[in-house]
Amino acid sequence: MSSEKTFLENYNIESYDRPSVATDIVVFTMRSENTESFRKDPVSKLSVLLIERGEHPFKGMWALPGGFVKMDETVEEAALREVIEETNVKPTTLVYTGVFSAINRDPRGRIISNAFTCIFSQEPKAIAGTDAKNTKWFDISLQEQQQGKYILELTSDEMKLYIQINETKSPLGMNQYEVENNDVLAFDHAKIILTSLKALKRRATNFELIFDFLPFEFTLASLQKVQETITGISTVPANFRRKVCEYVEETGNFTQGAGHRPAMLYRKKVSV
Amino acid sequence: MSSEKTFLENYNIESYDRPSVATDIVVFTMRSENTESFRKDPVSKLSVLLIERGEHPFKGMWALPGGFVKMDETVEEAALREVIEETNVKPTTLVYTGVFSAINRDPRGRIISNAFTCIFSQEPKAIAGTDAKNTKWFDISLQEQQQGKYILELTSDEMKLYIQINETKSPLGMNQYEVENNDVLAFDHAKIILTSLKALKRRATNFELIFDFLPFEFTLASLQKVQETITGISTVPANFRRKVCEYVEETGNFTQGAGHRPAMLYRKKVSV
DNA sequence: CAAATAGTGTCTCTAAGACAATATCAC
DNA sequence: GTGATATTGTCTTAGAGACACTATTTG
Repeated sequence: MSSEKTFLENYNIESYDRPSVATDIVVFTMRSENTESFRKDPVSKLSVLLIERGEHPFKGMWALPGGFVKMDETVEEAALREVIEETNVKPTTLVYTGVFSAINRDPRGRIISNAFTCIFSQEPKAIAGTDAKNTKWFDISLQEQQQGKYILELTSDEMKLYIQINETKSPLGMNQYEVENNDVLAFDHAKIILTSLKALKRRATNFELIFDFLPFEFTLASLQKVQETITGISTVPANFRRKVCEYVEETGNFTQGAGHRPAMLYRKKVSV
Repeated sequence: MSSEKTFLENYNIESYDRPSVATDIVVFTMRSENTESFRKDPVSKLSVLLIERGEHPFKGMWALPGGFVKMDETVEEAALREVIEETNVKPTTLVYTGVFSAINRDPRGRIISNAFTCIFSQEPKAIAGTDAKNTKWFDISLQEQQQGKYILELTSDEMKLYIQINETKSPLGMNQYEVENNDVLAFDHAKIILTSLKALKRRATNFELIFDFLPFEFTLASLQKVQETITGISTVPANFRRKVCEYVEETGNFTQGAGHRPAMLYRKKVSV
């Protein structure tokens, strides 16, 4: 009967064939466009950060930021490191999205990806890490044509990508996605983006994550706009205020110089 | 400029140091105890399947079923395979739970676990795969003493395990768990069970996953009992019926021989 | 009949949606 | 003043909780 110590001394994990572990990150922010009138509030859009791949595989195609998990970091740490490498800015929020492990998802070999979603409270100037790479923000919109038939639309200043994705349920009840035109984004990144966006919409409806798109102090109108932009459902300001008041508290500060009545600035309540 | 084909021919994924990938599965079922009176409906409890480890590390301690992900299977397939190996029964449902990748979570080396939750509609006779292993169902209960302070209680016919777990939020908003007494369950399995159970409670409240604990046809009373047992919140039957009717449809069949008025059998509606 | 669960009706209270009305600032 | 957003009030309706009452079966 050997001891645990002896067992571990003789255990060689290298002797087993095993997959590699990577992480991919869906980075969201709100981008606003100034409007014609100085009085009008800017229109904002939900945007996602993509990278034009400078290396094989999928060289020249658009992909999510990401990379391999190193031996001395958790997958969360790897995700955070990759985001900071790409944007040079530390994000507000990092939430877990899911695991993607289809056998042939990566032509380099067996690579399992744990995906994260990351939110920036203000658009960071995305900077390409290596010179061959190009990074760009794409406005994102999702339509469900019929039950389980999704159209993902990614729009930058230079191009517009359409991706059609079908959702089915496995016999054991798990959601499965199939990308109709999988030559638009690299790897299975369309599936990852859809998974992330669906989770974001669900949580935004529930007053989660919407605060992370805004600075520490914000107006209720801007918070409402974030929720409406993400969920695609608009409400009357009076009703939004009634519902949101349990999640926020007044700061006593006000906005200035907006060309209309100043608005109270609020912050997120620490404990709901 | 090399082609993608050439790149892939020269790419050797083996040449990088990398973690191993495992999966652990939280297997739930409802176990019912017969009551004194023939008329009374049985009392049911939420139970989780644990395995007494027959090998190092953590030999002799209780752990979740699980194992390494093989090169030719997805993590979902690995989880399903492990569950079937342990129980000899195919489960009703498999849902994803999360990734656990702390550097030192496994003394054998760097092992990342993707955890799943699995539901059986009726208690399978859990059978130990290898002779040295012992498997057992534990009734599970969770109490939140204060904000973020949890007591997990696992009760079998022979023993009772108490585990105290504290929940904190990381600066980027992710939940982190710390197990106060981590000598009760192997690895970080207490964290995995807590994560799984919290997700189950949340989803059961929302009329998700509760159907998977029952046979294809079921009474509304049994469905209500499942929801109440999981969430710990009881409701009046009349109100439960009003809410649940959008998720179920009548079969036209009835229960028999229960010592009281027969109940209509329902099934889950395919599209909600 | 007694014990137990099945199922229906309805009262109250709260929350959500719609919308009107007033407030305040920059030009 | 005009144009814009901020903020409050209130009417109506839908849903949740509580509870009473009736229905049906088996020993």
